[in-house]
Amino acid sequence: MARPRTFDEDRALDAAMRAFWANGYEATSTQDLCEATGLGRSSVYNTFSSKRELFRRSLDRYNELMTVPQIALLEDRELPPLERIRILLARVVDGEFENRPQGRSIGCLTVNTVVELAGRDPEAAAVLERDQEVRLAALGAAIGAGQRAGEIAGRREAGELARFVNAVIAGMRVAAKGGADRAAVEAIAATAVDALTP
Amino acid sequence: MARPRTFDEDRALDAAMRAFWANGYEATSTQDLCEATGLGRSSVYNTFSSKRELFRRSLDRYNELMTVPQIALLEDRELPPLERIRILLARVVDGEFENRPQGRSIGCLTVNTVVELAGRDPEAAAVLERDQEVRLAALGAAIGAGQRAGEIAGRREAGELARFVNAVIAGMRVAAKGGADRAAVEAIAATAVDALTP
DNA sequence: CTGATTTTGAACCGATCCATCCAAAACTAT
DNA sequence: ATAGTTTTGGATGGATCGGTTCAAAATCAG
Repeated sequence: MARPRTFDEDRALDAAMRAFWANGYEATSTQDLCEATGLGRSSVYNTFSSKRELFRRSLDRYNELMTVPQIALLEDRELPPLERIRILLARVVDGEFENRPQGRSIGCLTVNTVVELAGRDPEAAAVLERDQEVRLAALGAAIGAGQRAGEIAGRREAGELARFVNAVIAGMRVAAKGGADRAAVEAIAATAVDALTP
Repeated sequence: MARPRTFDEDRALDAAMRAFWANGYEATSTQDLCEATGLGRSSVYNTFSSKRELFRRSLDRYNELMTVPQIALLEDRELPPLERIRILLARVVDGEFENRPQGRSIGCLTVNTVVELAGRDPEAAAVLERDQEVRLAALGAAIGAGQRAGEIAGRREAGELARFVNAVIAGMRVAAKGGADRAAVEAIAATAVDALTP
């Protein structure tokens, strides 16, 4: 066979993802990616083809790391549905207030990318839309279950409330990135939970 | 005296603002700015000093165009406070669903900039934070008035509810940019209003 | 009409952008 | 040990980046 790689592709992908996450697509240069991953240019291009492709894989990787556990939580039948959503929101808060390299949240790669690229990169938009549908479906299912259990207000359709919760999560992330402190973001989450209770 | 300009500085600024608004700071090149404004490079730099400075002025201009009318609405004592907020949210929806150059919303320059730059440009972050404080104050005042009138739920402080409404607005904008249709965004707004009613 | 002053367009600047190329190094299967 | 294959680092590519310079054009006061 041939010379084996001296690096781990998954670790490199994680490092690249973190770089895109912190600085966005445009502001992350290929040089930045080399430094973040510790690879040379040749290795980066040999492994990931292009900056765009590496970003696409970073998005997928992020979804795998973030959306999958969120879905698992939302489908956890051992918890009352409203409690699942409360925990989901608490995790979002935690996420925004840990790992703050420059004293500020780096937000959420999905939200960041919707804002930066959805309007002019149809491929990225499609990936994001698919991920969002999955999340909305899980949210809607949990909310529907909560409604049937009488634990969540029934005056609006589950799908609408799912959209609402999803939007509040995005709003919390924007607020945190804008400098809001932890108590302020927690209050947003708590108010959203209020809105779901009958 | 000397040769007068053949262009209107305010119109040029508006055009530049729109370019930044649609594509973000990094993705808007000085060449793009020349084409958007119709000016030559010399005129742009002679008038606005640098891309950064032009962006700063674009941010100010945007706040002037958007925040000022919103504040005026929130302080309109001829309307019941909750109605002011309902109208505010309706205007946000309208804003997201008109002027869609590529069939998608270009969002809100403030939200876009928080996401793109707040983490690594302290000057931009300061401008955004100041604008947000003004908006939160006006929102909080309207909500407080609504609470005293018994028209808005009093189980949370006005300031917290203001943060909540502000976050929902950001979430609506992200949702619209992510491809949500008008009914979906309106449902988010309606649910937020529900959360405010006693 | 002249002189002073500013705008304007085009050429130009070094730096950086993303990406490619190539030869040397490294490793494995034979 | 050798042949075959892949990785790797460094040099290099054209394009574009934000920004400057400069002379020609344009205007107004005198």
